[in-house]
Amino acid sequence: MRSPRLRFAPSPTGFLHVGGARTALFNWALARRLGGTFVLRIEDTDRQRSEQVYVDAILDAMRWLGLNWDEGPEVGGAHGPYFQMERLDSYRVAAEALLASGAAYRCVCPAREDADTTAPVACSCSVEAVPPGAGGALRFRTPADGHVTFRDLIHGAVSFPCADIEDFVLLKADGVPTYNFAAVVDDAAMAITHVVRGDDHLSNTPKQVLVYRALGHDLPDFAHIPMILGPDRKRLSKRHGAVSIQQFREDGYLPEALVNYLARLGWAHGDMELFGLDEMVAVFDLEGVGKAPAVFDYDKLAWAQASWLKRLAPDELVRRTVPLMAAAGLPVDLDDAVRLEGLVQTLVPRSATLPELVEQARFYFDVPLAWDEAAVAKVLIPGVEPVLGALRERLAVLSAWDHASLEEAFRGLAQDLGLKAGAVIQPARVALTGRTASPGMFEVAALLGRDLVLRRLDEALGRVSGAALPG
RNA sequence: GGCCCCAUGGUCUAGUGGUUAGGACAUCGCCCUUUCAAGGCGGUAACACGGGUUCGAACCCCGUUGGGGCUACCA
Repeated sequence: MRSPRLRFAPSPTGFLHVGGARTALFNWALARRLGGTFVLRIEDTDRQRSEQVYVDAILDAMRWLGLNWDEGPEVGGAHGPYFQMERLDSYRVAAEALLASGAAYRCVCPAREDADTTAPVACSCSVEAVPPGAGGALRFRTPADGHVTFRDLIHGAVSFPCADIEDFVLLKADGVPTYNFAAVVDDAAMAITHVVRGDDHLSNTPKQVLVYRALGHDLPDFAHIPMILGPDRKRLSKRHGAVSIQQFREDGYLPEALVNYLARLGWAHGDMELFGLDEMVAVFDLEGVGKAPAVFDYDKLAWAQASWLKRLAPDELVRRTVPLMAAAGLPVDLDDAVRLEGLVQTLVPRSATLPELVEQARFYFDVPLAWDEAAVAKVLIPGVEPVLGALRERLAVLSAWDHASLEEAFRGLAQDLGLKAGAVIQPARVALTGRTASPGMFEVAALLGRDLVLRRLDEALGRVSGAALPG
């Protein structure tokens, strides 16, 4: 039994998108589950569109998601190199073998420009031998009839009539291999045992099976996973919204949330919804993978994000948030971990993303409040001046500055004034946070500290009297 | 057009011949409540259609319809 080896083979023609990320995730998870090896290979044979920046972006996105590879770029391995453009010799050797055995032939027909042609290619080169050295492309000689049948771990037996498979190109005229050829040569050379990839490759597989056979290699197990579609049931693309991992990262999503959501797109394990990478590895299998394409749902992704925000330990959340707060210009006191964890926890249930949490954390720091003028105009009216004034007096002499004492002070004042608690709390909320919506007032006041609370109340009082001035 | 794949609520799905068809997101309502969230509870909502097979079909077979993919010297 060969040891399990799986691979993710992206082409660096763009950023890593959610579809590719999910394919990578499934390959990674299965490799880990089976105790096998996860290989990362860069398929850069499209010289026109491949770019180094994309290679870097893909590696970066993979690492951010937590999908580490055992062999591949930057880590090396016994089956390298892991860039196809550095493996040209191996394709040439394989090509010569196919040419020698008659499984392939040279073709000097002009390359087709469009893909709309309805008729299969009719290449006369296949009958008239092209002299060696004449250049041109190398085509595979597909059997005229019969079927190519192979077993797919997700779809079962799949069969294609050879008559519908054209004599596809193996090597382009410039000597660079095409996808269907390079992938086979590499997967065989890298001893890949399970080829897990998108459904869009199912129709390419018979061609690859033909090449495997012509080369005398054993077939790997194939598993074609369903594609990810947009709400309009068309292939998911930029016009549907954010699709690159990089974009989600910039938008403040947690890698855990993205991975979790992607895992549940096309795969299920009973009724479980929340999975960490380690939890997924423990139970991942191809049997849980469905066959039908899945529509990407941004709402459910948001839910996964919220769930993970709550799932992460407070100190971990602080660790990830502090850099963002510092970048936002907030005076973060790293020594006061208790306070940071406390304020972060009040914000978590009210934030969809990390940047949003940071934005909301602003009032907790000793920086000018971002006043919601509409809130000020509506709540900080002349009538509340005596209320806030009285509140200031009580808080100034409050013996203990904690949640319970503060609650007692607020409620006691309301009662003494014959008001409902909200009549004291709401003005205080606007005074202390600048807005009408915030975490619980007693927690806010406790976290703010007496000094800041009194100063903010003074500032609010100033605003109230200012508003009371005629004109 | 040809070939291939697919088909459970709006969305992601569980289900593998006998279930009141389960869960999650979204949605609606109620509760909680100092605001906003979060949370708790409850509701609406699905087996695409038509034939078979079977004592019995969401599950098996055929067809129809619908959707997706491939059909490049892209991957």
